[in-house]
Amino acid sequence: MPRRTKAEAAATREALLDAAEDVFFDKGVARTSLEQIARHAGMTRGAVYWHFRNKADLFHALLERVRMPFAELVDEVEQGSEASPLETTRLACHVSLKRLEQPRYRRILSILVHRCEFFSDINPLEMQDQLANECFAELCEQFRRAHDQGALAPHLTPETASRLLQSTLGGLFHDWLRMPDRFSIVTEGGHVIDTLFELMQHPSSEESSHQP
Amino acid sequence: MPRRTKAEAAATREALLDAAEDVFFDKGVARTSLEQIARHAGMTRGAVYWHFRNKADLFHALLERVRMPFAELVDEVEQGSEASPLETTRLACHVSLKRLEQPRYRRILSILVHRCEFFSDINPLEMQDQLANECFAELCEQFRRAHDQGALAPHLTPETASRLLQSTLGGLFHDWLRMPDRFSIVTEGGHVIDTLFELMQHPSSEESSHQP
DNA sequence: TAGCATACATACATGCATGTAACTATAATG
DNA sequence: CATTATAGTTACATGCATGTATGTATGCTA
Repeated sequence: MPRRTKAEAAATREALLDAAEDVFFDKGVARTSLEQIARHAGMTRGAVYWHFRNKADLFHALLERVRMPFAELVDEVEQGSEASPLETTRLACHVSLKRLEQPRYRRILSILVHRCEFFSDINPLEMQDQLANECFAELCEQFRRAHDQGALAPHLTPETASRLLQSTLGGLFHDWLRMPDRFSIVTEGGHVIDTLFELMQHPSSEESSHQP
Repeated sequence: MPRRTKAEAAATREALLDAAEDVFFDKGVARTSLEQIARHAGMTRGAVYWHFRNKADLFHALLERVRMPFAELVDEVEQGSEASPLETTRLACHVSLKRLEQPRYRRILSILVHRCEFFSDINPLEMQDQLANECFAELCEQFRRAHDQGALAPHLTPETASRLLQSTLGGLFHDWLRMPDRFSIVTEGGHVIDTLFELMQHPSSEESSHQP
């Protein structure tokens, strides 16, 4: 009984993406057939081939649902208050950690990082690289400002600080994503980040909001 | 003309593993057939099925060639000199970074992290997790000693220090492994690690071997 | 040196995933 | 209201990967 209304068609498209997210997540991208995705959405492969050209196209569409450039997080945080660049960056880190905890982000990033090898015209490494570079550029800018204000610890250049923070964030992210139930990335990861920021800031500007 | 000598058989086994490393590396595990591996080694699939039960078994054998527990690195470093726990750990980090640069390690770890989804009875995440846990336990022990000697910065617990260093190492590792030609993990990664150690150590024990 | 186990190659059967080509019914459009 | 584009389903052809079964020549052992 095909030819639904336009809204219904869009709904099945979303349903197919949801189904793909499910099946990709617990069987891996390579090991799941379009048939399985279709059946999981209560459709047939025909529906999949109607909305997407092939598996790669479907995969690409999946990722479009979770883009989160780091620069936007910073803007979002800056909107609220007029804090120092270091504090702003720290808060942006916390927001990004919080976002990771949402199932939607967690599952799709897990698919991107752990559950797909590069295949046909899709290269997950390039996508990860692109995200990482955007993040690094933004960090550099923030740390440069902090450095100009003399807020960084001695001997600490903005570039090194950026690399250090990005590495720590990335490592935290990977450790957590590998086994998300082992620890909370918001509380424990947040604590690690706070510690790093405390170490990175200039000793003079001690205003620690720590345990009593 | 089958039935080679025992040594020759062992050689073809190695050749098959080498071939698997090659093909896995540039086509991904899921997208390579046992046929391709066999042909790349100048054999047929019969040889593969003689030496290994299936692809998972072959994959598992591949990883056996690169095990490198972090604790062994520490022991190795401790062997030479009688440095402080902090300095010992720092050197162990450098050694591990240097090891990553070797093509054999780089390629196989790249296969483990980027070029295989979990499949059948092989779970790369568990393997990564196991490695990470071993590393974390060793870091904890070293930082506990450093803490007992008052060598850590104030407010820095051994557990947090361990998490921080492990995250940074892991992030560095992932960033580099994703695009190994973008930077040298030994020089630039080493610099990040050195910076972190400088920040983590107690301000009193300043003995920095830095640029003049 | 007869015979057996080894170290493969070859052949075969099966299944599954893909892509495309009809086929169909209905919503949108004029 | 007739037509057309849409939103699918079903059927079909193809190819490839796997696993196993069988063949086979050779090294080893008694």
